[in-house]
Amino acid sequence: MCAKEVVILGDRQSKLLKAIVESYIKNIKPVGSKSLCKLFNCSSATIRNDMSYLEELGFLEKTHTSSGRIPSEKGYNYYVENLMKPKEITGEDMLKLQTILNNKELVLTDAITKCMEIISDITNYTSIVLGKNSENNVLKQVSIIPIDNKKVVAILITNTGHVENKQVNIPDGISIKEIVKTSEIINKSLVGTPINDVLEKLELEIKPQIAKTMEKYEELCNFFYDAFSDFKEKSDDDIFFGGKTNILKQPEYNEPNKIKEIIGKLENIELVKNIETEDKDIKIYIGSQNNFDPDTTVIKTSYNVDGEVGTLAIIGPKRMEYDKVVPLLNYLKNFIER
Amino acid sequence: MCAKEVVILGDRQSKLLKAIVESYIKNIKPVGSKSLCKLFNCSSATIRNDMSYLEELGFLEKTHTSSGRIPSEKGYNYYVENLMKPKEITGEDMLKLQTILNNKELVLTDAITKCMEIISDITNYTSIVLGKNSENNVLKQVSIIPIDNKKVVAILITNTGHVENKQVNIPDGISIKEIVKTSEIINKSLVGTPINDVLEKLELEIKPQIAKTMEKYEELCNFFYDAFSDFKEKSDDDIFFGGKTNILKQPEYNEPNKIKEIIGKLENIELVKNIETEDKDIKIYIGSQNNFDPDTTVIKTSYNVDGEVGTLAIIGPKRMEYDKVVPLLNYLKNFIER
DNA sequence: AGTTAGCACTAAAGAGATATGTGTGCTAAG
DNA sequence: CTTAGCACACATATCTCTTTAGTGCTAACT
Repeated sequence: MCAKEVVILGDRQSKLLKAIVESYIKNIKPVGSKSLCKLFNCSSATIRNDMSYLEELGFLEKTHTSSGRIPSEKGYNYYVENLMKPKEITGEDMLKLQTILNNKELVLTDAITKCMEIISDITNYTSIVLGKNSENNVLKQVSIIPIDNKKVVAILITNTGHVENKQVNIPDGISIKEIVKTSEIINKSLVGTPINDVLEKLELEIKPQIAKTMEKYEELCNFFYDAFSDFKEKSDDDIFFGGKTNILKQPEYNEPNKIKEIIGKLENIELVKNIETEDKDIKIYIGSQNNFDPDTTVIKTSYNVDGEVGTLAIIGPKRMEYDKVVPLLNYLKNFIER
Repeated sequence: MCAKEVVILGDRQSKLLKAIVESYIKNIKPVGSKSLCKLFNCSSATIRNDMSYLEELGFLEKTHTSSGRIPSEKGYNYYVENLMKPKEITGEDMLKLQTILNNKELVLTDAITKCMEIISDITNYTSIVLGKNSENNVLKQVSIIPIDNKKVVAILITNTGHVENKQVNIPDGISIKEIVKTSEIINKSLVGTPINDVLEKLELEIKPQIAKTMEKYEELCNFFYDAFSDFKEKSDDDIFFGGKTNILKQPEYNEPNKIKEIIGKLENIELVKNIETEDKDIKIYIGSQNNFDPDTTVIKTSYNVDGEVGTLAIIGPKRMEYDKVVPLLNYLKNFIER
C-alpha cells in the first residue's frame, strides 16, 4: 500500500520507548515520567517532552488525560522490530528442551508438542501446535475390524501417519465378509487418493467396480460413505494445546467477560485452525494484526521436515515477554530443522 | 451410620420449601417472606414463622441476618427427593433426541454423545460422557503400518472397538519386516489379554518367544514397549464433553476466580474421570456430595448395553433446574436400554 | 393454637462528598 | 535543549448518609 514510513528516533527516544515497553510488560502499570528520571539522568519534564513526541508518532498511548503512557500496538511493533534484544535462554530451560529433542524414541511431532508444552510452562502463555493439514494428505490404508456381529470399526491411515477411526453399524443384510472384501478393493484402488477426493472416488470408481461382483453394492457404498464422512472434517488438522488455561494467569484476564471470550475462542476449532501458517520465519501478530483475538498477540512459525509440516504458535497478551518467547521458539525451530 | 431422620413437614411447609427452592432456582435472589404472601394467601409473618422453622431444620439459609432465604444443600436434597415434580419434556426437545436415537447408522456411543450434546444445549449445563473403562477391555488386534523408512504407526484395537495409535520411530538396525513379524506374533499370542497386562506379557511371553527366532529381540521388545506404553493411560477412558463452557453462562460464574477454578477442574482429566459411576439409577450429588466441585451439582447415571458401559453426567450449579434435567436424562436412559 | 399487625433492628447497596496520589501540559527561565 | 514550577485532570479510596428489603419478636386477634 503505502511506502514503509521511516521513523527516525533519537538515541534517547529509542531507549525511552524500549524502557517504557519493558516496564509496562513487567508491571502492567502505565509508566510515568518521574519513574524514568534516574535511568536517563534528566528531569521528568525532559522525559515528558520525549514522551509526547513518541505519542505524536503513535508509539504510546494514554489511558486517560493524566495517566502515564502505555505502548500502543504500533509501539509494540516498533519494539519487536527495532528495539528488542532477545534474552538468552537459561541453561535450565535449554536443558528441558534438549532432553526432549534428543530422545530418539520420540517421533518428531510428539517431540515438538512436548517442547511447546514446556515453553508454555516456562512462559505462562498458551501454545498451539497445528499438525499437518490434509490438503496434500493421501489415503494410505483402510482397515475394517469386526467388533461383534453388529458393528465394525473402520480405520483410515494417511500417508503422514494420521489415523482416524469410526465405529459403524453393519447394515441389515450385509455380511462382514462383503465389507472386508470391499475394503480390500478400496485399498487396491484408492490408496494414494487425496483425502478430500476419497468420498467422490468411492462413488465414481468403487461403486461401478463392485457392482459387477457384489449384490448389495449400493448398501456397501453407503456403509463406507458413512464410515468416511466424518473423517474429512476431523482429519483436517491435529490440534494440540499446551497450557490451554495458562493465558488466564495473565492479569489482563481478570474480568469475567474477557475470560469467557478467550476461553470461547480457544474452544472454537475453526478459529484456532485459522492460525495456521506456512511462513518459515517467526512472525509476531500483535492485537488487531491477528484475527484470533484483538487483545492478544499471536506468535507463529511453521516447520517442514521431509514433507511433514505444521504450525507452532504462542498466544499471550499483547504485553508479552517477546524477548523471552522469541528465542525459545527460535531455538526449537532451529533444532527441528537442524 | 445414623438412621435416616424422618422429617415431617406440614402441607404448607412443604409447599413453601418447594416454592422457595424453585423461586431461587429461577431468580437467583434470596426469597423474602413478602413475595410469597399472595401465593399462600396469608401474611408475611406466617410465612416467616414457617421459614424460620424450615431454617431450624436446616433446609434454608440466610446470606446475612436480614436477607431473604436461600435453599441449603439439605434443602435442595429434600427438594429433589420429596418435592420436585419432573417437568414434561417439550415436544420439540423430544423430537431432537428421537431423530438422533432413531438414526440406525449411528453407533450407540455416538448417538449417546450427540444426545448429551443436545441436552447441554437445552439446559445450558455441561454434559460429560465417560466411555467404557479399560479394566475389562482386552486386546483385539495390533497393526503396524509403515509410514516411511524411519517410522511406523502402531495401532491397537480393543474388544470394545476403542482404537489407539502412536507413531514410533524405527530403531537403528531393525527392519520393518522384523517389526511386522513381531506384531504378528503379538496378535497370535496376546489377543484377549486385558489391556493392563499387555506390557507385562510383552516382557514375559513375547520376549522369550521371539528370542529364539529373532536376533534383535531385545530392541524389538523395547520398540513395542514404547508403542504401547502411552496406550494404558490414554485408553483408560474416552471422555466426551458437551457444552464444555455452557456452565459459564450460569450467573454464579461471574467472578474471575470461580471461572478459573471450574475451567481448571474441567480440564483436569483425573478429576473428570472420577465422576465415573456404575450406578444404574440417576443419582444427584449436590455440592459437597460430589467430589468434583462443591459449588456444583453433578447428576450421574450409567448405561450398560451388551457389555458396553459408560457414564452420563450433567454438571451445573447447585441451583439447577432439576425438574428439567432429570426427565431428559431419564428419557435418554430408557431409550438406550429399551 | 395458629395467624396477624406493628415495630425495632440489620445489612447491603447506592449516592454524594471529599481527599489523595499520580500523572500531565504548558510556560518561562536557565 | 533542559528544567523548575504550577495549574489541572482523572482514578481511587474512604467516609457519610439514605434507601431498601428483609428479619425477629411481641402482643393482640380469631
